Amino acid sequence: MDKVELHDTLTREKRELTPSDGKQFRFYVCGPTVYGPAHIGNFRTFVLFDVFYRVLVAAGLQPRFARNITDVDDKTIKASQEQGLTLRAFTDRYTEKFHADCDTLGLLRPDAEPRATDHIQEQIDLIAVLMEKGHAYQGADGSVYYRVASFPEYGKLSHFDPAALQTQATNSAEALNLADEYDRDAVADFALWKAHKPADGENAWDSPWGRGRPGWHIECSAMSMKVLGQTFDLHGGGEDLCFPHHENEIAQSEGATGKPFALHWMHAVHLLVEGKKMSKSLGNFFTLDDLLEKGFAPDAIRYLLVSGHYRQQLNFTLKGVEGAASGLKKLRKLAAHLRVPEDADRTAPPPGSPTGAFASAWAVLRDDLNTPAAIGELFKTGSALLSESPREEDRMGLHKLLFALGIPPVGPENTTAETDAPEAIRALADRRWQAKKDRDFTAADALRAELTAAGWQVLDAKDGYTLEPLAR
RNA sequence: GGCGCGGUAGCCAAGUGGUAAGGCCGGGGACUGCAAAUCCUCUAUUCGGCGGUUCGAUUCCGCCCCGCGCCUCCA
Repeated sequence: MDKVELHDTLTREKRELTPSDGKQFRFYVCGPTVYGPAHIGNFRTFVLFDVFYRVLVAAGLQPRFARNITDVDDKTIKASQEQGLTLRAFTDRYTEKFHADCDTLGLLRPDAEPRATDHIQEQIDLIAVLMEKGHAYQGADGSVYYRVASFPEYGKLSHFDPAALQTQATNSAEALNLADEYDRDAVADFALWKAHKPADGENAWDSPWGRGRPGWHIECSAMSMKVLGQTFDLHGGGEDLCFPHHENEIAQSEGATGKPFALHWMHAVHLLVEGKKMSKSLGNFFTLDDLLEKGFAPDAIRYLLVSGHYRQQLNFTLKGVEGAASGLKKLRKLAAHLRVPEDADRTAPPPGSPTGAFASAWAVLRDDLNTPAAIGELFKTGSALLSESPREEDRMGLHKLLFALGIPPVGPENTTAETDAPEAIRALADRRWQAKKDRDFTAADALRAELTAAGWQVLDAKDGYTLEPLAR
């Protein structure tokens, strides 16, 4: 078992990861809310946790990985109604889309993928325990709320002072004005069970507190504990989830069980697109399909997402994806030279296998998941190996790294789309080929210029040529 | 205001108290009639600014400037 260290949001220290049950390393990642196709920012998070999972596998920590699907909330309900679909039919559609996108980006499937609406009873049971223990109460509106004041450790993850949170909230003019209308005892209290509203339509379930639906945070507490146990090794998600979502999960779970919930917390920092926070109005809001339509290869997109450290903002740019494709090509040459198996990105070499010249890359990857440093090491050691005859230990080492990063050692055979050139272009190209065969290079060059002007590039081979549309 | 992160070559991005990884782009060269591809090679006396600690700081401390995140349901 190789040592893996990771920064912990809770303690703000780097800590070694070990399975607390001595067998499997159990971890949970907050998955997508399936109300539409996920965007590239979502995928940064999911790709990073995929790499994390892979590193654990390759290190021999035998991970058990759970990632949920959130299929009930304001957005899913609203969008399903707008499309005239049941919540289930609607969320099924985008769950499938999410799976397809994950496959495209080479993500390994989690060991468990619980859905919120499949675990309503577990959530109700958990809320009932919180009611019994005095951590929850039913408000005047019929909704059930968590009493934050009942959990003294509230704020320990995000390092917020609960008192300050209260003060702050009540200090805002809006909160003051509305204070009397609150159904909660304190503004920091959050909903565990939401009483049915007309806007929810059919999307309601029976509970001891009347019809309604679960609050957002409770699903992750209920499902993670069901799938992984009351105490498990690590919980992760995007940085935005640290507060309040994860803080609330801790309050709910530890309030109910009296035991530690997740032992280690990991948060992935959001990316920037073209230097700005993604937003539809800025036109830098990309789904995976948007990028594929622009002609970018999925593995280049993945490579770029992995080329930044997970605790560092990453600036995702279109130019960057192009550059990523160039870098990938080099790595693949190295993989071919070392005869790494073609499925190296999908099949892990045995844990403990030799890493040879790639030991340093493997080491930095296990040191707080330093993917950019690992890629750097890959190139550094790799270029030296290119001129030597391949060694088995290096082959194993590169295999391990490519698996951990999820980089396929072989690219798609036809990276450039098979675009058929129009007849007129073909004719021009044929004339140029003839001119070239006649060694009339002046005419050949003139024809090449014409083709270039028309947006086509001629690539010569020994006994023929191919036409490619010029890049964007 | 509270908590936190960052400012390293044209771009992306590691890193260390001991004198700046790597990738992309670009330049030069080889090869090719040209182009593409490929190969070789070059590109930060310097790490936002100013002080301090130190034999020595990009790395530690202080202040300042700039950018960013979270502060109630956005990965």
